[in-house]
Amino acid sequence: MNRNIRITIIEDDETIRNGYAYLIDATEGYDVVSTYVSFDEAAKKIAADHPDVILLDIELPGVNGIDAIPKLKKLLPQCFVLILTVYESEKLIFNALANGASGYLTKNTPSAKIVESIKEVKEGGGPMSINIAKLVIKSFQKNQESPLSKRETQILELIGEGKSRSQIARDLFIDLETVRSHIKNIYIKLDVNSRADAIKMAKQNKLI
Amino acid sequence: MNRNIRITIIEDDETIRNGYAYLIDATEGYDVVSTYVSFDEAAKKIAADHPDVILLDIELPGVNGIDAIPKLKKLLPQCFVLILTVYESEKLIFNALANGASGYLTKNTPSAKIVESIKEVKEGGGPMSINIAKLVIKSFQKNQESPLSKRETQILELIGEGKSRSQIARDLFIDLETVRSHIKNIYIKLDVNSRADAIKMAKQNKLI
DNA sequence: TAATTAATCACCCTTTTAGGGTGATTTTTT
DNA sequence: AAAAAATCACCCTAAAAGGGTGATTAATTA
Repeated sequence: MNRNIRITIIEDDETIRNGYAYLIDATEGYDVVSTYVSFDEAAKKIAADHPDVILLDIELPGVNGIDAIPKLKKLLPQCFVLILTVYESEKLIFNALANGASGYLTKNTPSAKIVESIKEVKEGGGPMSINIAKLVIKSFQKNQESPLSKRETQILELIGEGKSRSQIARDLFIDLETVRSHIKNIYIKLDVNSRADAIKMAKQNKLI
Repeated sequence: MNRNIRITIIEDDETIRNGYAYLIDATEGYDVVSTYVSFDEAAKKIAADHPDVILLDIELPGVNGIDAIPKLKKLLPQCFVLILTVYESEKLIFNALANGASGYLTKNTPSAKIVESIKEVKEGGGPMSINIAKLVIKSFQKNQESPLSKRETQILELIGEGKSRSQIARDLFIDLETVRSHIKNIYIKLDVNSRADAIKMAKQNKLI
């Protein structure tokens, strides 16, 4: 039989912390095994709590939530970290995920949804608030009205992979001079004059 | 007052197509305005349907769903495309999103959830099945046990941006020779001997 | 504390690459 | 028919890349 899901909450606001703790602990199948007000507090004892899921706030005193993630994952490699915050900035989201967070919920999420997300993350899912999902999806979407032609985009992608002109020529079965010609046109269209600037421009405008 | 959400379904399997059409159309606030068996079929008439949301299958006869997305967006720039498919391959998901899809659901999604997702996408959300969300989140996560040091990772990132040794040296306020030294160590650790191979390795192993 | 790793810099060397200029030809697409 | 895209050619110079073989000084970890 499945044992209860063990949860630790790291959140500095007492009201929110106790509110979530009460709500989640009251739910069948969920145990809130510990709560902490900061990462520094948590670091000392959390390993002994062996939680399955950590609910982590971002705006914490001392070490912030984002930086806490890799440290927590080091202490508890099997544990899932679920971010629960008011922030919806793209940078924070991507940094949190890059650092090993398994999900990202905003605090306006209904508590039933939070409880559900804890289970999802435990079962290997990746819960996100819909507004977060929107940002994530947007980050994948390329600019549909690129000034570059197909071939130019293709070549710019290869430049983004660090390939030289001659490598690109070999990859595309075209002449080195043709590649040069395309790159020149790319530079004119993007108004740049180096690979680095072209890549920067391309990423800014989501051309690649 | 809000008018009903207009939906078009493009799906080649008759049973599935009619099933979804019936289910969604029966829901208060949702109108299925048209259904098509392929993009080629749809292309002729879909503009006149002016749907708000298109439910799109990937495995279609003729033009596949992925390639159909940009064409549909061109015909109906304001319209949202929601992918509904059995495929869960990373490549397909990312290509679909890159091509302009606003959400990605797998066909095992309960119909109530599909109906809800249509509304979400209409309201600017980004619905995803939880298994899809997991893949998407995983794609953001970096390898926590990189063989590279912090500085090496930092330099590899700049190489990934197409920067030259001297540019990197300027960016980091260190000597050109120090950059060289780091790059040499990166090459040794990754067992490569060119920028392109280093970037490839780094991306494969999610080091950057 | 001793040993290892990380980060810094130096100078040897050759080949490749990048970027600018200025063309042309042939497909495609509009 | 005109415009855009894709192809190739040859001029040029400076910069960059990659390999080798060192050393010194922090940090960090065993």
